[in-house]
Amino acid sequence: MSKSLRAVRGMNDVLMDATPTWRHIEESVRQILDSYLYREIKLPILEQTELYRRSIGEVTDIVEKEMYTFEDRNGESLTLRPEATAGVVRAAISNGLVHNQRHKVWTVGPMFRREKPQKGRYRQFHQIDVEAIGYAGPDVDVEMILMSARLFRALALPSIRLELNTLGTAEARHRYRERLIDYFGRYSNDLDEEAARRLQTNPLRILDSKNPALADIIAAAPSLDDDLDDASRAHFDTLCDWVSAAGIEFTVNRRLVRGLDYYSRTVFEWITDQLGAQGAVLSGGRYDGLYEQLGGKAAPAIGWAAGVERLVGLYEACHREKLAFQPHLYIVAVGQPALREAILLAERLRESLPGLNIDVNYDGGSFKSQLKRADKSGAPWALIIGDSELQSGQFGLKPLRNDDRQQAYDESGLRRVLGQLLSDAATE
RNA sequence: GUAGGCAUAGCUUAACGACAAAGCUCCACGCUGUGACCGUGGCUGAUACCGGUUUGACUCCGGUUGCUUACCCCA
Repeated sequence: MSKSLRAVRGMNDVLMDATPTWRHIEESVRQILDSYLYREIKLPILEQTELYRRSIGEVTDIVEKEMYTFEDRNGESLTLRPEATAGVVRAAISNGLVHNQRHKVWTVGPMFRREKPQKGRYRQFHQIDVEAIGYAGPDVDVEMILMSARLFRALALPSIRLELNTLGTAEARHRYRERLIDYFGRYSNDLDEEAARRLQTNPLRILDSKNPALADIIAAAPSLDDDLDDASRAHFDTLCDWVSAAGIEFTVNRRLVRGLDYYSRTVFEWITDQLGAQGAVLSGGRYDGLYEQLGGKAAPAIGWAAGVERLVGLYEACHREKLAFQPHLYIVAVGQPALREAILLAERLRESLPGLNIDVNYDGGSFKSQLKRADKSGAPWALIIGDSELQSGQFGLKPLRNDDRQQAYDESGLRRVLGQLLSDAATE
């Protein structure tokens, strides 16, 4: 095996066995987002580095040490997108979508962060990203949460829970930040290295620390509640009330902060314990100040992102049966003239029955070995073409899931039976 | 960046310091025409790499690389 040819660390090949699950998830997402009238957009995976520095925040882990940044041939600094929201905001500003307009959009694709790979965390990973631009909420906040709950229901993923919090306005957060610096500063001798560094840069992040030695100090830390403005409080109360009314269970987690600096007011996170240490499957929040911060017209907005690899992992953890891509019909052709007819017949069937997936055996071999392959293909039916079928024009259709022998149909009979099969499969 | 575990055939795993094995997959055959189960046969490896100890190393020791899990952070 060649040593020089291998995939880049943390960047995975998603092979044939896995793609049916990916497709199922993507199709479920598409269907649900359609039902809420969110429109798909497609954005570049490269942006100017400046965009991420200004949106995510200079002192976040992402910007400090995780971005794939390089110089273009003309000297411009470019970065592979580490998340989607900044790109959506940039696109909305670039295309004038925030001038007396509101938009609900979504996009999906690869993101890149140079972290140490582990279960559920890769250097190239995929996110589904949904954004409501120009909506002040809290009604749309509720909608965001309900649609994500709907997604988990559609995919039958029960082992997941919702946490909510509010971060208040930027001003409230600023006041709170000052109080935290004051509070944690009094314990500066007890803080670990990480916390001490964050004390100056991003004290809210200290609340995220899992160091048991700090647990008591963190537990007694001041709460954002005291700095919360009335409008944010009302916003959050309505949100909680409406989400409850919709029958969605959640817990309020005052420590839920999110790792990107642009969030304000609503933040939420769907968490599972099925994926090792990487529990966050889908999370999001409101970012009312970001448009202005990036030089656009001020616009309230909220969004969420889901990790596709994590959804896939959770799906596999929750479902015993593996999804597979199988043909509806497998054609067994004995002999060269039969193969010719098989190819032509398959074309006619695909033409008249869109959605019918037909596998034709091109490998030759004895009748028996072909039938074996037909069985292994997973197809419910085998179509048998040999000399006698060519002469009679009657094709042999054999069920593969029981011992029944083949039945003879002419081509129109075949179309009828296969059409029935297709509609049965669709209602399953 | 820090720490642990792992590395043998396409896959999963055996082999006390002395023959490199098995199962699965794949292919063929079992009277060119009724499959799955079954039977018989076949294909497949510098035991990750480099060095050391030893009469002898897949096995012990050192290093390298890779993978993986966890800390951290996050989707």
